[in-house]
Amino acid sequence: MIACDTCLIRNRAICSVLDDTEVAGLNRIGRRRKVRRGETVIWEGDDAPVVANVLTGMLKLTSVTGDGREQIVGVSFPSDFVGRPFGAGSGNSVTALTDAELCVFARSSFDAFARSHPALEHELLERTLAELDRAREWMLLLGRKSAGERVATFLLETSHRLGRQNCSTEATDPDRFDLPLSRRQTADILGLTIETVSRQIGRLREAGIFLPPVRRTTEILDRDLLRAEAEQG
Amino acid sequence: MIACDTCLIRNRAICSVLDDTEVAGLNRIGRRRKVRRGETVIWEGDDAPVVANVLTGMLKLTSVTGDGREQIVGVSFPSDFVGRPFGAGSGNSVTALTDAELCVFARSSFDAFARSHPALEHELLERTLAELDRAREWMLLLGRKSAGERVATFLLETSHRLGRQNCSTEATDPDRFDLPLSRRQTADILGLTIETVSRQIGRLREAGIFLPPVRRTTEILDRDLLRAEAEQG
DNA sequence: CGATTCTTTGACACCTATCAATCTTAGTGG
DNA sequence: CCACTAAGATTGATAGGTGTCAAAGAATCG
Repeated sequence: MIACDTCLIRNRAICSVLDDTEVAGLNRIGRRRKVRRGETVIWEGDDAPVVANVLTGMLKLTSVTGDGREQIVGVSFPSDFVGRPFGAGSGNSVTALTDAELCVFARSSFDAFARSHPALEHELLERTLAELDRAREWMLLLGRKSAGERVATFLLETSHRLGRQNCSTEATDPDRFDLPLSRRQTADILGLTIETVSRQIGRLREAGIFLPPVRRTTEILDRDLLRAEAEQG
Repeated sequence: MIACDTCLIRNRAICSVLDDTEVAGLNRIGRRRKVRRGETVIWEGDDAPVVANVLTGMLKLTSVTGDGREQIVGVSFPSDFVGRPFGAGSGNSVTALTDAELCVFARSSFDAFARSHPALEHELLERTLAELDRAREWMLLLGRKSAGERVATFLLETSHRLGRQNCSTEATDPDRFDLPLSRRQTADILGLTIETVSRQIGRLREAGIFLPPVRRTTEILDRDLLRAEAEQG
C-alpha cells in the first residue's frame, strides 16, 4: 500500500498515464507536503529544486518587478503540475492562495524519472502546451483589453475553470462558485489596481449581470451580457 | 541524399536530437514551403492542420479580439518550431514578418512520428517550457510595466534573441542589429499604440541611449542606461 | 465587541490613446 | 535618374481611462 493508492488525483494528475508499478516508482521519490495560505513553495530566480503535483488547494505563479509590482502569470488547481523541470531555474514564484497539499519531488529525481518514462513526458508536454495556450490568450487580455473587458473575461474564465475542477457527481451550477481571491490577487491577475477592479465589479453588479461575493460565493446573473462585456466592455 | 542533409538548421531545430535514420523518416512526411512577407501560414481558430520548423525568416504568432485589436504573443526565428501539435486547434495565427522558408508537416503525421520518438518529444517539451517562461515574463511586461519600460525591455530582449540567432563565425556586435519590424508590429508586441512607441523611441534617441533604424539597422548606444530604463523608465 | 484587514467610494492627476497634420521612407513609372 | 505616389513614421493637441491618494465603510477574527 503506497500513498498514491489513496490519492484523490491519481487519475487526473500526470500520474494518470503511469501503471501501478510506475506510480510506485514515482511514489518512492516524492513526499507529501502541506502548505499554509500565503506560504511560498518556490521562489522566483531560485534554483527551484522542486516540482510538484497539486493535491488540494489553489496556488498562484507570479512574476515581480524589481520595485515590487506583481503579475500573477498562472493559477494552479488540484491535479495541476507546478515547477520548472529540466535545466532552467524557475522564472516565477509559486505561492499558496489557500491552504494546500502538494506531492513534491526533488527536481533532479523527477527529471531522471521523467526522462525514462516517455508517457509521462508526453503528458507533461500536452499540459505545457495547454498552459502556453492559456498564457498567450491572457497576453491578449493584458495587452489589448479594457478594464471592463478584463474583469468580465476573468469571471467567465474563472467560472469555467472552477466548473471543470468540481468533480462531484451531481451537476453543479456553473454560474455559482466560490472565489478565494482577494481584490489584490484579482488585480494582479488582470494587470489592474484593486480600485479599478472594484469599480468594474460594482458596475456589473449595478447592471444586474453579476453578484459579488457573499461569504466568498459569487454568482453570474446574466451570462450572455457578461460575454458581451468580455468582448467590448 | 535527402533534403535534411543540406538543411541549415539541422543541428539547431528539434531534429538535432534525431539520428540520420530518424531524420530520414521525418523528412519523408515533411515538405519545404516558401512564404512571402505578410502571408499567414496558420489561422487562429482553425483546425491548424500543420506544424513546421522555421528554416529562414521571422514569423509572428498573434491573438486577435473580435473587433480587430491584435496582440503579438510570440516571434519565431530560424530553428524554432511553430504550430500546435496534439489535439487542440491553434489558438493563434502564424504570419510571416519577412519572406520565410518552412519545413512543414501535416499535424497528424507529425503527432504520430513524435509519439514514437521520445527524444523528439523531450526536445519539444524543453522548447515549450522555455517558450512558456518567455510568455510569462512578457505577461509581467504587459500587465505591469510603463511604456518606457516596455520599449527598453523590448530592445534588450530583441538584441539578445537576434544575437543568439546570428551564427556567423566572427563575433558580431550585440548592440547593432537589423530590426525587421514596423512600428505597428512593435506596438502589437508591446501592447501599445504606434504613436506611444514612436515617442518612447524618440525619448531614448534624445537621451543618447539608442539609435533608431537607418535602413533597418538599429544600434544600442548605452546598454547600461537602457537596462535602467527597462527596470523603471 | 474591538481591532485589523480588506473593500468601496470619491477627487484628482497622469499616462497613454485618439485624432489630425506633417514629414519621411519605399516603391513605381516616366 | 527623378518625380510621383502610397505607406509608414513622427510630432502635436486633446481627451479619456486608469492609477494614485485619501477616507469611509464592510468583513473577518480573536
